[in-house]
Amino acid sequence: MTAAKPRYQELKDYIIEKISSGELQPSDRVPSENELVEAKSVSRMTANRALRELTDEGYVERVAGRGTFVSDYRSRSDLLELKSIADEVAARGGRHSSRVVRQSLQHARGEIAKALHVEQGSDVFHLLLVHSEDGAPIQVEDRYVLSSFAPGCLEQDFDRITPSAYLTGVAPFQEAEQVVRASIPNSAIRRQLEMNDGEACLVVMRRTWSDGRPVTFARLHHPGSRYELTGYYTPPGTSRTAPADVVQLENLSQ
Amino acid sequence: MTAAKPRYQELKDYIIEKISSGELQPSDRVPSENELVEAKSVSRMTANRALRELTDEGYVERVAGRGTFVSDYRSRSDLLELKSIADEVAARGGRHSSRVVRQSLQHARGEIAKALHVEQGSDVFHLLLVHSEDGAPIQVEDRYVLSSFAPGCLEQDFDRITPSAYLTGVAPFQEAEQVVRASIPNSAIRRQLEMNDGEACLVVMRRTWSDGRPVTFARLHHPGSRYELTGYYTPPGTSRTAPADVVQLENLSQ
DNA sequence: TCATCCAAGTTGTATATACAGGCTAGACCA
DNA sequence: TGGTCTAGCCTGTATATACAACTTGGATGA
Repeated sequence: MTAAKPRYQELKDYIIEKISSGELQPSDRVPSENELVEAKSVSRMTANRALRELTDEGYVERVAGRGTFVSDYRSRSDLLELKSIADEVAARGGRHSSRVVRQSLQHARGEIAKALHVEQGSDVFHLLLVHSEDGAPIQVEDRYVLSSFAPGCLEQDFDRITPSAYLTGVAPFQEAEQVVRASIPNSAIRRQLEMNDGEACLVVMRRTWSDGRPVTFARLHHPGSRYELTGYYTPPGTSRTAPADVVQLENLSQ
Repeated sequence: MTAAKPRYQELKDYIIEKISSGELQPSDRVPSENELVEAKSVSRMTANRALRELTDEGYVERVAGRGTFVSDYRSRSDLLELKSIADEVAARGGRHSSRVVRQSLQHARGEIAKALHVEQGSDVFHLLLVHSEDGAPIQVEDRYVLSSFAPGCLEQDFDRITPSAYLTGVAPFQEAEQVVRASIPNSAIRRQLEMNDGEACLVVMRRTWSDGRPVTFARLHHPGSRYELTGYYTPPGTSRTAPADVVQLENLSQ
């Protein structure tokens, strides 16, 4: 059952566990190679490989002569990173707030049941929230959650913690699909987002997997005039250095 | 000047060169670790590291007992991969066609000059194309190209080869920024895309860098009802196995 | 002829060792 | 006091060696 893990992988898991449990905070010092050699009875090359791969994967940063340190989560991947809307707003220096419109148990209808791989009519949690930045609504989050995945979903205070943050806490997600499209939203969403007539809406549909099954599905509606998705891409094998001067492309939209 | 490269990096460059020059085609066999040991006078561990990193970066695939093989480019990254619209259409089994609306040299106005890092009024190429899938317009490509980057831009027949494919041939791009937003397009674009009133438009603004400078900037307009961007995400350190059953999320849009 | 087995080549991992170079705290000296 | 220097720790790389597991083709035998 338990596939024999390579020792470098055990070491990686050991460090990742310390990071994701919060025992090691960003910029904290990670055990050095030699410390791992003593503590875990491995050779230095094995410890080196573990730490080197964690570096490639963005978990830690290494400085020759000083040591290895937990990297700041925010600096990881800017590309389609599935960060919560709250972090996104905070990163811009804005003030995030959210309002819960609906938080209920309901029967999964056709499309939702299909997306979550449950029988028609099964119980799923339904969350509907409006997120705002400095008071202006910026996202309507229409989310369905597998009830068996997060049984405490109805008791959560989602004014305080975003569903995304809560769900990530229940279990780390492993895979996500995302579809982005533009549409003209219906009047309910239009009203929630305080949108003008003739304004378009950027819709992100996101389904998240954990432990091999889909656990949550969300439609995220954003007002076209106040929201955009940014991405940054480098082909495999090239350095990840961002261009020194990144012009704000937003100014270029017509 | 020439920073002393690590030997594993020299090996990687050596293999990458063989791949990008076409000497090694997808699914071709790459020299084994032991062959590299002999040919390049390195230790097997060094050859192993080079090939292992090329695996992580998607260049090659390795099978214990068989060997190392150049991986098929198309299987690399499905996430925000900057594939050309023609490939995208072809992958769906559709028939791609395009019509050149404008192909001219013109003076860079404010925003364009800023995006391409050139003086106001400098000459840049301007391309305007309409791409169609099975006869239905699916993208308006409004592109500006640094004239010094691709001097032959006006002579190209862009009905035959897409600007994206042509430019990639001139020099491989190295970095790209991309901003996605929803908007209601102006009437000209509306007409080109044969869009209904009240239909939204997904706009991708993409700036591509080569050799440290921006070389082309494009606005790609897509009709909201006929186009979507898909993405797939796995956090660092987890396997890249796609969920076995990927429901078409498109059906879920409202 | 057909099935089986095995040797050789390949990748995957692990270890011990070595040297180079970066960084820092504390010793040392003027 | 203030500057300099160095010992010690750290990462980065490179090598030689070893064993395990997988794959394939050819030898072997029924």
